[in-house]
Amino acid sequence: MTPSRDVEPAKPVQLDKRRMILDAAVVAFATRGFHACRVSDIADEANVAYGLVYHYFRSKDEVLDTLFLERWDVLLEVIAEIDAQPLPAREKLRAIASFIIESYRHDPDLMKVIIVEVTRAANSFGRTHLAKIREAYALIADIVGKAQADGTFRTAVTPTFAALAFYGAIEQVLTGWIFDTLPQGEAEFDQAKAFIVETICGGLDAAAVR
Amino acid sequence: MTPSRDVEPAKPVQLDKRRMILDAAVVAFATRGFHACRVSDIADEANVAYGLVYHYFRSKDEVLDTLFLERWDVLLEVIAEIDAQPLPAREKLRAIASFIIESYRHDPDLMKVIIVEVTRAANSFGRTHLAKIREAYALIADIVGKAQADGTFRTAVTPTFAALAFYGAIEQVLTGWIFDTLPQGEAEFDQAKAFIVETICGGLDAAAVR
Amino acid sequence: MTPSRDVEPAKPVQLDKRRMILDAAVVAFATRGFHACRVSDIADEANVAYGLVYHYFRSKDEVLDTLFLERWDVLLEVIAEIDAQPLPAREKLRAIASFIIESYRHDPDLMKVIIVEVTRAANSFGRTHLAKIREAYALIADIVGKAQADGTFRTAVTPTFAALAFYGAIEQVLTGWIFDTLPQGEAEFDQAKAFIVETICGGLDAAAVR
Amino acid sequence: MTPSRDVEPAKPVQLDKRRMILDAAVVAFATRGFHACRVSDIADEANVAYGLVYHYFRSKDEVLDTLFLERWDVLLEVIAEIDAQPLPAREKLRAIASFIIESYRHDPDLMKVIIVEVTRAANSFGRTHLAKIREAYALIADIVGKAQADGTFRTAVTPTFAALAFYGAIEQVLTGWIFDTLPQGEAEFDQAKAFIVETICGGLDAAAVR
DNA sequence: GATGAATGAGATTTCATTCAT
DNA sequence: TATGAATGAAATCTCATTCAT
Repeated sequence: MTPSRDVEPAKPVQLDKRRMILDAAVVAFATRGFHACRVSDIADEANVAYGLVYHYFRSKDEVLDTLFLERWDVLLEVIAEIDAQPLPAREKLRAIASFIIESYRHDPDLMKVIIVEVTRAANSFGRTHLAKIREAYALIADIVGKAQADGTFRTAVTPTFAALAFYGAIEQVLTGWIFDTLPQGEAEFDQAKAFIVETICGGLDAAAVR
Repeated sequence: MTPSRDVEPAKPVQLDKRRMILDAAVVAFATRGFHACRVSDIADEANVAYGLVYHYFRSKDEVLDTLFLERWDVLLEVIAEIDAQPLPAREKLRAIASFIIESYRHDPDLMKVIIVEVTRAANSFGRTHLAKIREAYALIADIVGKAQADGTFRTAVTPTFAALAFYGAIEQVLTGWIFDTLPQGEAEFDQAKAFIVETICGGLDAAAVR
Repeated sequence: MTPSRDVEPAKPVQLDKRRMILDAAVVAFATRGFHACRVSDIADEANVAYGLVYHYFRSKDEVLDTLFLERWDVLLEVIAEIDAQPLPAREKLRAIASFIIESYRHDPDLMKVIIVEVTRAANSFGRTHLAKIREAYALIADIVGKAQADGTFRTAVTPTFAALAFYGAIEQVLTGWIFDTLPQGEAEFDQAKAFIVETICGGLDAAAVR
Repeated sequence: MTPSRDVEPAKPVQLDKRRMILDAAVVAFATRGFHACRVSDIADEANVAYGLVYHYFRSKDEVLDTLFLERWDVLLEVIAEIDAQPLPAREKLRAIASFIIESYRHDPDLMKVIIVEVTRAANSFGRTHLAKIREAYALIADIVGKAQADGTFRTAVTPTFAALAFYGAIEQVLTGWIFDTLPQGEAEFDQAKAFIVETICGGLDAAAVR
C-alpha cells in the first residue's frame, strides 16, 4: 500500500514511448500549467517528435485524462483496501490522509497536476471527472457512516459532509505545499497527517460535552 | 454585516458603464468560464461596445482581478469586524461561515467566479492573489490562536492548520453547490453553516478524552 | 445585361476591405487553387492583416462561398431575364452562352475559380451548391421545354438532357481555356458562342431527316 | 469491347496485395474523396498494413495516377478500336458513349473517382493528366473530322469543338448520376446513350435547313 | 514482402489587444 | 466616452511519408 505501487522502481532507460510521453507530460504540466503547456513542450521534454504524442493520444486533453485516471484509480483502490481492514475509523482516515500525502512526497509533480489541473479545476477539465472524484468522497463517507452506525463517530454531521471536510482539509494542505504558502518537508508531511485527523476527528473545542 | 453591503439595493437602469461591465463579466465568466469567455462576450452581455471594456480595464485579467478584489476585501473586512466582537471563537467561526454562505446565496455567480476562477485556480490566475487569499487564512488563524491562548480551543493543531481545515471545508461545500454535486437550497445553506462549525470545532469522535 | 453589372467600373483605390479581400481571394484562388491557397495568401494579396479575413468571413470556405453565390445569382438572374424576352429559343441559348463567355472574358480569374473550385468540384466544395447549380440547368431546361412545346425544338431528347448537354459544352470550352488546352482570344470567344449553339441546336448530322 | 476487359472475372480471394490496394483505393476515394481520404483509410479498406501502400506506390498520388491511367488507357484503346471499324461516324460516337456509360454501370466507384478526382479536377490532380485526357478528345475529333471530310457530318463546327461538346455531354450526365442529381438505372443508362448521340448529332432544331 | 511506430511540416482559426475616428 | 475595424501571435491537430525491424 505504498503510494508507488504503479511506478517503475528504478526508471531505467525508458523504452516505452507512451510512458515516456506521460512522464514528460507530468513535468511539463507541473512546470507550465496545463493551459500554458504546448504539446510541443511535452514532446520536447520526452525527446520525441511532435506527432508521436498524437499517435498515442487523441489530444492534449487525453494525456491529462490518462494521467489523472491512472492515479485516481489507484487512490480509489487504496481507500477500498484500507476500508476493508479491521481498523478503527480514525485509523482508516489517518491511512487515507497518509497515502495521499505520501503520494505527494513521492511524486509532487504528478500530485500537483492532478490537484491543480483536475481536482481543483472542476470548471474546465475536472468537469469530466466529477463523477470519478465523487467516488472518493463516497468511499470516505462510507467509512464515516459505518463509524457513526457503530457509535465510534458522533452523528452530529452527515457522512457526506464529514467526507467533504476531511478531503477539503487534505486538499488545502497540498495546495499550500504546491504553491509554497506552507512550509514543506519530512516533518511537515508527518505533522500534516496527524493534524488532519486530529482536526476532523478531535475537533477544536477544548470542552467536549457529549 | 449582510453580504450585500456593496451591492446596489434596487438595481435601477444602470448608468455606470464600468459597473455594467463588471456585472456582465460575472454572468459571462460564471456561464462560460474565464478562459472560454471572450472579451466580446462580456461586452455583449453588458450591451456595450467591444472596446469599452478596454477603456475601463487594462485587460480581461484586470476585470477578474477587480471582481475578486472588490469582494475579497469585503470578506477580509467582515472577518476583522467579526473578530472585533466579544464572541466565543466558535461563534466567530460560525459568523464567518455564515457570511460566506450568505454571499453565495445572494450572488451565486459572483461566488462561483471567485472560487472557481481565482481561489481554486491558484496556478493560473489565483497566483497573483495568493497573498490576498492568505490574509483571510491569517485572520482566521488569529481567531483560533487567541482561542487556544485563552483555553477555549485545544492546542492539538496549529492555528494555521485549523484555519486551513476550516476554509477548506467551506470551499468544498461551495464547490459542491457550484458544480451541482451537492443539493442546495435554503435548508442546505443553513445546515452547512452548522455542520462546518460542528465538524471543525466539535470533531467527529464520539469519545472526547481531554 | 453585360457581365460586369455587379463590378465597379473603374476600381479606384479600394476602401471597402471586405471587397478587397474578396477580390484578392479571386486572384489567390485562381493562382494557387483553393486548397493550396492559404488564408495568409489572400490577406497578403489584399494587403490586410491575417485576422481581418476572419473578421469578415467565418472561414476560408465562406470566402469561396460568397464569391460563387455573388456571381451565380447574377447568372440565374440573367438567364431569367433572357428567357423573359421575346426571342427564339436558339437566340436565348446563344445569349446565355454569350453571357457566360463574356463573363470569362471580363474576369477570367473569377470564372476560373467558380468553375474549377465549385462547379466542377462537386465532390468537395460544390456539394453545398449543387442545388444552386441545378437551378441554372432548370432554367435552361425550361427554355428548351417551351421551345419543344411550340414546335421550335424537336422532342427527340428531354429538356433536362438538352440543358445538360448545352451547359456541358460551355463548361468544357471554358475548361479548355482555363487550362490552356484550347487557344483563346477575341476570335475564339466569338467563335465559341456560335459553335456551342450550332452544335447543340444544329447538330452534327449533314442529312437532317425530320 | 466490354467495359470489364481489364477486371478479373470472378474476383477470387485476392492474393495480389497491389491489386487489393488499388481496389480498396477505389472504394476509399469514392467514399471520402481523394483529399479527405487518408492513406490509412486505403490500407484499412484493403486490410493491409499502413506501410504496404508505400511498398507498392511511391505516394498517395501515384495510387490515383495508376487507377486513372489503367482505365483511361483502356478507353483510348477502345476508342481507337471503334474508330477502326467500318461504321458510320454517328455509330462510332454511339459506341463510345455506350462504352463509357457501361463502364460506369459496371464500376460506378471507379468512374466516380476518375471523373471527380481526375477529369473534372484538372486544377489539382488532373493537371498531370491533361495530355492524356486530350488524347481522348483528339481521337473523337478525328472521327468527326473524317466524317466531315466524307460529307457525313456538317462542317459548321470544328472537329475539336464537336469533340468537346460530345465529351462534355457525357461527363455532365455521369456527374449527374454520381451526385444523384439525375435519376439512374438501366433505363436511364440506355436512354442516355441515345440522347447523347441524338443531341450532338441530330441537334435540337426542328427545322434543319441544310 | 509486411508492419506500424515515428517524424515534423504546415494550415486554420481564435481572440486579446490596439487604435483611428 | 464610445465604437468596432484591424492586427497578428500562437497553438492544436492532421497526415503523408520514412524507416527500423
